[in-house]
Amino acid sequence: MAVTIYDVAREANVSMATVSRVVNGNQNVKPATRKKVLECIERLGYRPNAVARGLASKRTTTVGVIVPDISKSYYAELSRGIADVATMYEYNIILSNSDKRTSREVELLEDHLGKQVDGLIFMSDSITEEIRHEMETANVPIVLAGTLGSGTNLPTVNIDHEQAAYEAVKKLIDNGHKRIAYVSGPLTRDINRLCKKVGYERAIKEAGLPIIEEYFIETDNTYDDAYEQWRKLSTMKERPTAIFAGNDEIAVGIMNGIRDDGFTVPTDIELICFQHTLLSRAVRPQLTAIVVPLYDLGAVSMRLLTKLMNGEEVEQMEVELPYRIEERQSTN
Amino acid sequence: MAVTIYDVAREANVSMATVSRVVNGNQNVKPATRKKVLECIERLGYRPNAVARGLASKRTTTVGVIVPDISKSYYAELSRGIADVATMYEYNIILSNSDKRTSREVELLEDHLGKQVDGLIFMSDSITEEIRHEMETANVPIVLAGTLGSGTNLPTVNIDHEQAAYEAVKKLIDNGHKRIAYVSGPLTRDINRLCKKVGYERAIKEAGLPIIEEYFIETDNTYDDAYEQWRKLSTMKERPTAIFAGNDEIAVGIMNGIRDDGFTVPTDIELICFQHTLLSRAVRPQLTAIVVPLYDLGAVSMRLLTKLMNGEEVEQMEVELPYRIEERQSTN
DNA sequence: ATGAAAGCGCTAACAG
DNA sequence: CTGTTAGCGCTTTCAT
Repeated sequence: MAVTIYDVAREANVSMATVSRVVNGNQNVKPATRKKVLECIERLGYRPNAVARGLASKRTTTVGVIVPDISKSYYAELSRGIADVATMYEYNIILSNSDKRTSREVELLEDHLGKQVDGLIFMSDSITEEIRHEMETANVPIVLAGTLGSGTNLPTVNIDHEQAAYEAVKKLIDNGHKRIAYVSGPLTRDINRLCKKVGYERAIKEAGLPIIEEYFIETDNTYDDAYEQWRKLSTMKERPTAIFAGNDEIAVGIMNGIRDDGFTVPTDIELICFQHTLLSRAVRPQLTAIVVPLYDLGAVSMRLLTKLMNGEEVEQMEVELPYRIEERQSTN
Repeated sequence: MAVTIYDVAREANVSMATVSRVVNGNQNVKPATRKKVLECIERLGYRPNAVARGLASKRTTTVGVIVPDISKSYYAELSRGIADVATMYEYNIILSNSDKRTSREVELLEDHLGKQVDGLIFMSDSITEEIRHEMETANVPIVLAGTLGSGTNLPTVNIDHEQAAYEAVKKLIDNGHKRIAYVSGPLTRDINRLCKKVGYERAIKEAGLPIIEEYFIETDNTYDDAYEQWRKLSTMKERPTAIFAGNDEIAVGIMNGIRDDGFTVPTDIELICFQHTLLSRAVRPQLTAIVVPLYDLGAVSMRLLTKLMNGEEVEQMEVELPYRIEERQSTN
């Protein structure tokens, strides 16, 4: 049996209340008493039981993080931001992978809530009706990190993907391109359908260029699929001269396809993408990219959550972080 | 106030013991009663409080995972393996980053233990005396994942890095190379000092070649540093003709250095490395690499932990997973 | 098959 | 400044 607060109290000849006070840093303890108690704690190797504490205080100092897939560098980076701020505010994190399956997301929400997390950070492609409903039953704050709230009025931290996509494509247009393809991730994802694609089309239209259906390519977001999909573009009579890619993994797949066909980037084809990983900088030529502040997205989300958990007034429930476009070697 | 087991009991006209039984799937409940209880649970929206349950049962169905840095794809991949098996056995995961700082590791161990995790998976560079001591105070099983036990007799899941390094270098030797450099991560890490370097030297010696001090380059394990360090190699009169890199991020840094200097891989210089990320396959030429089964390392660790937590007899406390060398384009 | 009752280890009034 | 006393919500004997 582990040593309990009661053992310490007995050993130190004080009540458990006093022990509790010194453990919790309550000032109402005579220094001498504190010292005595601390000694006993040390001697007995007492380690407060957070579960009992959680039950008694109704705070677990634990927050849930539901993420599509932690093995994806995008979410891993974001999670690190969350974790660092969590540590700063003395919260632990329960981390679960949803694979973006709604049924799993619901399960996890239920699960985390059952574990009495003090708050929750949620990441996904989109908030389905079911999820939204589930979230309403929660009695703790939930913030969406890098995730579209779409209609929910949930607190959110994100960047303006639509505008970022617009600017990226605009840049290609300014470089004189007329035939610009967009190689996207799955359109089932709100972020691709509602943001990146819309930004792309806005830039194209604004420049008075036609929206060409064939210039839109959907991939499953993997390097390998992107590499394959390049075929579609390469065999067109009116081959695009510039490509906007949904992320750098796609961009690298495309770029390798381009080069394996004997073309050169950026001479023959210019390339720009969203940067989610080291890939953008590690490949040659390095990719001109929209740098997404993943770590900050996580950190700010967690910071927002701490405020919400503390019942602090929060002015901005929808935080929009800045991004920047870093010009490298895949554009002129 | 949330609805409790007592509310359900009252509503269903049974005792809380009975409600507890149906919630926990105990068979000693008349089907009719079970049905009635289930209805009330549904109607009231009852959600069992895992904290109270944990306190009463002394099992939290939560395991701790202490990882150096989740944003590193190496650990992210491993963690995903852990998480999937954890889900399978209905455990949640508390995930914390240690940045490999011993003081932080001790803190986290203490912290997780306080949260009453049922078990712990630990990853780091090496187990210091302090950590080992801390681990001894734990009353739950701890397994080391992808981490050298070095003398502790803790359960461990890993690959034979020494042998893998040996085979990689051997391959270079078989390809006729006499001047083979080893570009390593920090030697402060057991895995580099005690495994990879030793394997490298074993292969060199076995081939009757001299161990040349200059051919050993230490980096901080980042792409950027590796890129810089290439200078040291490039300016040597007896420039190496083959390089063994501690991981693919290093390898890519080196490779880009090589190419920016106008040399060609593998024609001028052959390259082989440990594969930790997608990088190996995404760069051109693709890197010949020792494929480390990161996901499996995590999955098997967690599986082992479940056995330990169940008090099952475990025959092998030190599991060694197979690896393979995948020949790609950076070697002939 | 079901209920009563005693904790699990701690916090949080409330007294003094 | 310190002690007493209720719980927190659930599991778990032990009876019945």
